[in-house]
Parts: sequence; structure tokens; C-alpha cells
Amino acid sequence: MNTTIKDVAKRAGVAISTVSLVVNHKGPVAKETELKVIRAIEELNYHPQRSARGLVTKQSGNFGFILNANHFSRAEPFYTKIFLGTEFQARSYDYYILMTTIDQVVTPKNIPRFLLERNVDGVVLAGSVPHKILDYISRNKLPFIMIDYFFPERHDSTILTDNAMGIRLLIDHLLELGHRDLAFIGGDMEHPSMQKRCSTFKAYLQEKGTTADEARIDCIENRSGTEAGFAATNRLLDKNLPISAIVAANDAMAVGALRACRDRKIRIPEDIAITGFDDVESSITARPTLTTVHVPKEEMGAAAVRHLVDVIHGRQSDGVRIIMPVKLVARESTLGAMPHE
Amino acid sequence: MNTTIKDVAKRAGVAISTVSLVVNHKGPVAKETELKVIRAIEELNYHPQRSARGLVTKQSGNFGFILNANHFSRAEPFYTKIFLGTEFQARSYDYYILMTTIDQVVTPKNIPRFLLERNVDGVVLAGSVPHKILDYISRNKLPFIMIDYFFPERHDSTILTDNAMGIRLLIDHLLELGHRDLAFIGGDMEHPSMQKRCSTFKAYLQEKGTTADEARIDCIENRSGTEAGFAATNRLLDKNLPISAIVAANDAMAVGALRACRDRKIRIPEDIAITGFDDVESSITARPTLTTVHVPKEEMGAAAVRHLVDVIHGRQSDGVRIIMPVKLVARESTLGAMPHE
DNA sequence: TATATTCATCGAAACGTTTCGATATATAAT
DNA sequence: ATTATATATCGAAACGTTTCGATGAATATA
Repeated sequence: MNTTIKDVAKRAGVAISTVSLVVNHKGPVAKETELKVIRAIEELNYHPQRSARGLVTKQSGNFGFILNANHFSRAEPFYTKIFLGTEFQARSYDYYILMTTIDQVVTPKNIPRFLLERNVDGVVLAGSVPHKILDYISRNKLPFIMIDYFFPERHDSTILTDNAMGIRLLIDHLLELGHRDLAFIGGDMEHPSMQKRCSTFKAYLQEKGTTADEARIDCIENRSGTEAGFAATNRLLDKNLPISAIVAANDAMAVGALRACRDRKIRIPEDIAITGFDDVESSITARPTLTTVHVPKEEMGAAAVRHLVDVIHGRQSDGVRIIMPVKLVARESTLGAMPHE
Repeated sequence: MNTTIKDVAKRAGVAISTVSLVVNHKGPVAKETELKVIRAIEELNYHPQRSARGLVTKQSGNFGFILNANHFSRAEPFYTKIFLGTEFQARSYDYYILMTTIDQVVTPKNIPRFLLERNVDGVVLAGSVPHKILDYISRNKLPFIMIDYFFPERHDSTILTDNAMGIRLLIDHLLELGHRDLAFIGGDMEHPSMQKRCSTFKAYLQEKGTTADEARIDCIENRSGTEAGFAATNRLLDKNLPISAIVAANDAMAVGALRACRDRKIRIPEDIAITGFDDVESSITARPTLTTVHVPKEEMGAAAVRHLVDVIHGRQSDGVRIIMPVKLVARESTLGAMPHE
């Protein structure tokens, strides 16, 4: 029970350091002794102990995953999916993920425990995360990468979705269906993804010759949930402008828009078409189901882990910006009721 | 950078061991020196290093989470939810979760790495998991608990759902709606939960005076997915017995039943009502939405972690069996189309 | 006042590895 | 034959903690 490298050394009749060399495939060791050692290892069922090894190598075999606490409600499967993506990929590289949530407001003392304890070899940060954490991480020379967030003034590695492409796909889709009077509801405008979605909406409409009327754009500052979508839609509809389609900045806001329209007995999509963004569960549980843009959430998590591994192995320098492709998912909220399949 | 206990000791003008005493709130230490030490700790921003501490205490601060690889497809959010439940609860007890999947077939060498490396203080096992792993874990004297599985011949700690209650709720619901000819489709009969659901179906119908006709019960041995539900339902319907409702052993099979009925132009629930079990996403994405039994998945994960912590703290002996309550969720597949809400 | 008891602090060992410099042996170069 | 080089092995130090037994100071007991 609890066999150590010492036991192996004794059994194989060699020095401890020789066993270590064999275990780690380092340094030259005679074929013959190697076999002796391997045999001893197998007979004793030896496996090096993580904490002992970590103490000297300064490697934990773990990656940290830091998530904005607000984002990790159970109702919000977006970041959950990203997290699961990292879990999956980490395993295939022989790392484990230690995950924690973190409050927006950073008191000096809420640095994640795994950082303080030096228990991770790299960090993935998902969603909006405080500056201070990044500083702490880079001060400790840990490789890190952000997902779905970045600070414009810095050059951190980050994984983004192709927000511009997503919005263009939606607009193309709507124009093709004959819609002309498009509106946009956004929220959480401090978030770069949200900014991009909104700015692309304006720019691409202009490009298409349909000028984007500012009166048909309603962005709520700090919130971006169902309630925000509901409120923004109501404000928009109160103006009595002609509107044939509403592009929402994400699925949650689109669901809010659906609700606002239902309250006013507006039929979807006959009177107004509605689109979301992200392709989370609620887009398919909604009635009608939501046309939206699929964001490859698991893949983003996986890509983040791969990047950390690459940096650690020196195969990849830091400061990259990876943009993940998206695709349109057309459903009832633009196409109308479809036969139950 | 990288301040150690040594630095703190020097700065505070005390011995290393004294600093340790302060950090761990052990042994008697004078108020005055305690303050000196605390001040030094804060000035140097010291925090003990996990691997060094773990080396001597033999505590990792981690729990392992082992999941049957088959169960962890992305399409199967049941165990994913359980996992997230453990994550959440672990954090509140200052533990991290190391998760891994494991194949059904256990070669002697696929023991999870975190076990070999002695990198966990306890283990949660979700779903059907090989015997050998349990042996390995208990041989290493690690506390562990299973979720949604158990071996009848052993007395391991385990967290189960109230399968019997769930089936009774469904039957009561159907009887109340006037159904008399109930059928049952099951699968994966090696799984204790599945056995219980099936046996309760028979027993409770008998208790209610409606004898359970064996001809209306179709259980598939090794599979329990949509395909299995589809196949079982077709076999059932081919018999041309009067059937007014089908109770499926889980949501996936219920979805298969929906499909089989649609193919035969059987209307749900007008011609036949259908129920599921588990309340996973597919029960609400299905058309019509599925009446099912809600299983508190996150709570089960959380309860598992609480139990491990209790055992470690000696507050709880091993070998408990915790049965989680369930509740009926009535939806369109028994009630009929509901107004979009 | 002498002795026993408690309290506070300390030094050193131990935990299980990796790594580094030293040593011994075998092989190649002169 | 002598020296230089490469190969194989080893012993010991180091990593940063906790813990244990020892020591000394302060307090209570006789």
C-alpha cells in the first residue's frame, strides 16, 4: 500500500534517481536496468505521487477555469457548455480542470484559491472578468487565454466568435425572406461581443443599401436577459414605426421579444420575425422556436485548452486571437410553423 | 515573487514552525506573535503552496468525479447536470473537482489518473461504473459515493432517485385522466433504476386494481435511448392490443415512442398519452412536450459532495443510501396542446 | 523556596519526488 | 599505453510544508 519510488529502487536494486530517470524517460539508462526497473514498477504497482512531483517540478497538471459568477446561473447554458468543452479537451491532454466562479467586484482578497496555492499551470477565463485577475495571472507568468471577452487596450490571447459574420448571416436571411424594416435590440453594451453585434448590424445594413434607422435600435446598458429584451422590444414597438423583423443581440433577449409581441397579439413570424444569437437551449424550447446563430461553445473551450498546452510546450507564442466560425440556424421565428418532425 | 513560509518566518522574526501554527490555527501561540506573523503574511502576500502541503498532510483538496463514458455524450445532459451539481457544492466547501470518464470495460490499466497519483480525497461515481474501480478506491481507503447506481450485494453509499414514487405519480396522473390500458417500455435492464421503474409499474397497477398485462410491457435489455424506445413501441403497437397510454422508462425512450406513434399517425395524447422520466432537455424540446418526472440532478451531485465532506469530518459514517424526492411535471403529451405561454 | 504544570517557541525530521554534480566504467582518439 | 570522451549510475540536496519532541519561560502548587 502506498508504494514509493524508494520501494521500487530497493526492489530493482538501483538508486532512487535511476528509477526517476526511467519513469520520466530522461537521461541515458541501460536497456537492462530499465527492464529491471519497469518490472519492479509493475510488480509493486507504483505510480508517482502528484504532490511530491509537483513540489519539485512546479507543475500541477491542472488548468484553472475562471467564470464570471453572474454568467454561471443554471439558466445560462452558454458558459456551461464552454466549461464542458475545456473539461473534455483537458482530459485528452492529461490535465484536469479546476473551476471557480468570480464576482465582478474584485476585493483584493478574492483571487481564486487555485492561483494562490499555485495549483494550476494555466488559466482559461470565460466571459467578462476583472482586470486585476489578469494582472495577477501574468505577474505569476502563467499562460492564460480568455473566451468571449477581451480588453481592447491589451493583447491577451483570446477566443472570440465571429459576431460580425453571425449578424450578416441573419440580415441576409431576413432580407431574403423579404423583410425590409429591421430593428435591433441589444444589451450589456460594455461587452465587446455585444458592441460588435450592434455595430455590424448598422454597418451591414448600410452596406446593403437599407439604411439602419437609429430609431429602430434599442440598446440597454447593463442587462442582456429576457427582461431586457422584453423592455427594449416594448420601447421599440411603442414608437409605432414600421418594423417587420427584430434582430436580438442574443437568444435570451429574443425570448423577451417573443413575449412582448405575444402580449400585443403580434404574430411571429407573420407580423414580425424575430432572431436570436448563440443557439442556447432556450432558442429551441421557445415557442415558436428561434432562428439564431450557432456559436460553437464546446469547441471554444476545447480550443482554449489546446492553446494553453501549445504555449506550455513552446509551440505557440502568446497573444493570439482565435475567431471561431458560426452558422445560421433557421427556425420557426422567421420561417413560420414547421411540421412536427 | 513566490514567497514561502521561510520568508514569512524571517520577516516576523519567528521560527518556520510558528508561522505554520498560525496559518493552520493550531497549537498555542501568543497573541502578540500571532499578530506579527499575520502582519508579515499580509505584507508578503503569502499563501501556502498546495503541493508542499499535500505532500505532508496527504490531502489534495480535490474530489474525483468518475463518469461512465457512454453516459457523457453531449446529447445526454442527465449526468452533466449531476456533475455541475458537484462542482457547485465542492466550491462552497473549498474543494475542487477532478473529473474523468471511464470505459465500461476495465483493463487493469485504466484506473483514473487522479487515483493513481493520489490526487483526490474522495470520489463521486455517477452511473454504472465497474466493480474494480470501487475495489481500488476502497482498498485505498478513500471515501466514495455513487449516484444513480448501486450493487445490490454491497453496501456502498449511494444517492438514488425515488423511482417508485415517480412511477406512482405518473400512473396516478394517467388514471386520473381516465386512462385504463397502460403500457410500459423499458430498457437497459441491468440498471437498478430501470428495474425499479419497471417493477413498480407492475406492482402499483396491481395495487390499483388494474392488472398489469405482461403483453403491454416491453423491455429492451441493453439499450435505453431513442432508438430503443422507437423499437419497443413498434413491437407493442404491432400486437394491436388496446393501449391508451405508454409509460416510458426515461425521456429518451419516450421521444422514441413519440416518433413511432407519429409514423403511424397516432395522435398524442388524443389517441395515446405518453410519459417520460428524468426531465431532461429533450422532454421540453420534444413535440408535443413530454409529461415526465423531474429528477433533481444538480441536487444529487451536491448531496454527494456534502456526504464526502461529512465522512471526512467524521460527522457521518459510510454506507448511507440517500433517496432524492421527485415530482411530476405534466405537459402536452398527456394534457394536450397548451396555449403558448 | 522548590517543584510541578502549563504555555510559547523552536529546530529538525519527514513527506516523495526531481535534478545536479560526482564517480565509475566503457569506448574512442592519440 | 595514455588520455579524452561518452555512457551509466549514484548520492545528496532541494522543493515548501507539517509535525513532533525538546527547551525555556512563566505560572500555579506544595
